[in-house]
Amino acid sequence: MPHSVDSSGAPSRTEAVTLHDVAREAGVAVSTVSRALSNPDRVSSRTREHVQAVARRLDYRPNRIAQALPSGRTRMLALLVSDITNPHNFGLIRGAEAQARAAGYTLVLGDSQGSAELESDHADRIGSAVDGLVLASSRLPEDALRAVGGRRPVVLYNREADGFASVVTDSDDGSRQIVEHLAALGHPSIAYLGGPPDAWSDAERGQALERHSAAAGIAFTRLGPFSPTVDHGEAAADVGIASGATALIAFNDLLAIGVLRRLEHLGIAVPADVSVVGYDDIFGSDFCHPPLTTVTSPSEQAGRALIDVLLGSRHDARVVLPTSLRVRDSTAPAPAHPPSRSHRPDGPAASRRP
Amino acid sequence: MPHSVDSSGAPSRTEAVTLHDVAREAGVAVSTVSRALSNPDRVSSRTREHVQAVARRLDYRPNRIAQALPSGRTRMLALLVSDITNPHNFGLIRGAEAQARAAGYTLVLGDSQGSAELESDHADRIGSAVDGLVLASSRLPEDALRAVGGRRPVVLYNREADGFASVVTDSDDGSRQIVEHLAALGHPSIAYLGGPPDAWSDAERGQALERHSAAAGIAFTRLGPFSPTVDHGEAAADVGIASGATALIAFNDLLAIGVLRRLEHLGIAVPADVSVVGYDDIFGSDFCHPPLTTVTSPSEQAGRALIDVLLGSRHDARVVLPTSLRVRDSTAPAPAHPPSRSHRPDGPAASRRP
DNA sequence: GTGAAAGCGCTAACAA
DNA sequence: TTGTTAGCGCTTTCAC
Repeated sequence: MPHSVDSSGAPSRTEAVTLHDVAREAGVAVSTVSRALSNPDRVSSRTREHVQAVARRLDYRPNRIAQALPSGRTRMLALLVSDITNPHNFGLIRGAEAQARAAGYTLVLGDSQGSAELESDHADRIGSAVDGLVLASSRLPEDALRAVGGRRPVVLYNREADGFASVVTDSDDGSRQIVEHLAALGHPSIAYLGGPPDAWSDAERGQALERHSAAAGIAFTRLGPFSPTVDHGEAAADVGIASGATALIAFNDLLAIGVLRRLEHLGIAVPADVSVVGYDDIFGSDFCHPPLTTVTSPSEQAGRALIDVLLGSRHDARVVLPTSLRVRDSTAPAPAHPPSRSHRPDGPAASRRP
Repeated sequence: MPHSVDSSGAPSRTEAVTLHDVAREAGVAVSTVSRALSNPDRVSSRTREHVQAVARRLDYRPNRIAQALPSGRTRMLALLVSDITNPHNFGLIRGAEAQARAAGYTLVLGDSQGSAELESDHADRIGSAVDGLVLASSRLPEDALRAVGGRRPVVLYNREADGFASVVTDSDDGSRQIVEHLAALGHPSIAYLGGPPDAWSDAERGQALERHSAAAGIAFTRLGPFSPTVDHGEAAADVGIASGATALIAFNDLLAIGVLRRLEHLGIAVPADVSVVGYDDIFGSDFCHPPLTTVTSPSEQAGRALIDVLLGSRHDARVVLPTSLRVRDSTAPAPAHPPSRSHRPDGPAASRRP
């Protein structure tokens, strides 16, 4: 049973100490207190120390809201991710957070759950409370993007749009590495299991894959779209296998892990019967079964770059970060015969957990 | 090459439209505009529609900062997690976000990266910009907790403190289920691989495990502390094996997955040689190798409950959510002989990927 | 170097 | 129903 000091049961909510309180207590004007606290070298050292001592004694904390009104700056930055449950964002968040903190800013996060509507809503609501925002993997149509960009500085991650600064990972090169890897393994055909149609990187990845496949003389099929979650990997796997391709490339690792799970369930061996590749190298890609061959990108570095660009007001910046293929156990030489599903479309061809 | 409408290359940052602009344009007083927009039934329908039309035409967006100053309310809520890279928080975030949105609030997230100092800093900075905050798995000492609680409404998740509302998952019952499961499998001894000493749930879990072990006549050892990350699971595994226990219970799944990885590397079979159990049932626990036996908790429901309590000002609320053991493949009957490391302490006893 | 005073954009009495 | 006005807590000229 909680016990507490007042009848409410909660720590007593005390009235906030304001600049006026400090001023009165210190016997100076509020403007002097303001200066002593924010522009210490514009007051005499005697006054400065006295005021600071009083402020400390009273446990004064500036009201960020009130500070922000006249100055127009909150020293808060927002990072809106399209899906907080995608581990790919971990590095991004950590990198952005570190860089923001280093510059004296507080980073707040928002999750738009894969919905453009939620994203726009969030940007609207949080936008007027921060000094700038980074939109990661934004699904916003260009006009909506322009609407939020018209109010605050904005930087895009893995998305490009006219007039917007952006930081992107090199999808084209990552895709090239996938195709060359598969070509070297003798794969005659690949299928791309596409992601959300409104995701910029889906188009990028699909097009790059198609282009490099053509160059390598590999048959290319684009399937989907599929929601980029583990659960939707099941449907993606089925469609991929039905396509007869010997290698399946998923829009991202979440989808790829779901594909792996479904294939295991169907008794289709990876990589013996079919190879599987993803993008992002997320948490889990190294310990799923089999460990996934995937395209790694420096997401923490991306997070830092995003904040740099945002604070540097380099509104025309376009940073491209290198990617590299991490080969694990989900890719191998092409099978002699393309894989096919068992004749019982909905039942397992092997026990779920062998 | 980005092309844009003005020389800056960015979407032109337009001066924000204020209430005054709308008022002037509509030929009414600012207070009328304010009412027409926020208290629509306190103006005549003619005025309301006229004002709203003008506001829409001018693309007016209220300045949340300015709104917040007189009213003292920002309609924003903060959720501070101790580690955004722990997938256990996914459900929590989604649940809290949904409930906050339903109540007309915007949820902002903060990550304190396992550091009490960062947490306190974040709470301080963001605290004055939100109407309340939930501290998830807070590592803050009680006095620091009381300091932030003295300013804003606060609700705790998986942490309890005098005078604070809290939502916790039933560690005691989850721990009981683990011990009974292991007892049924004939395990004579278990080792708890402890988490951060400043984590409330570490103490809870450890104590519950010890109590239930005693009741079941099982030898109990507490080891650690270990940082709750996959990487630190390696050290934890070594210490766990050295203890001679036949079952290893990790503070959480992150640590457990790291333990699994290390044991595979050492050539110690799970669950044949040793059983492993975690807490949280995170993303990855179902597809790691072997799939992990772990304690599931309703984190999405927890997220919703936290917001309910926060907005309901039920400052004395103490919600306990049920947990249940999800048995997968990392637990089995106790081995005839306790496991031991290979005689080459630092080398693999088997190939890394058999 | 310090103080007085005018806002920042909005809300909420209070008047009319 | 609508307008006038006084702040919310702070920053920032502008005098002194």
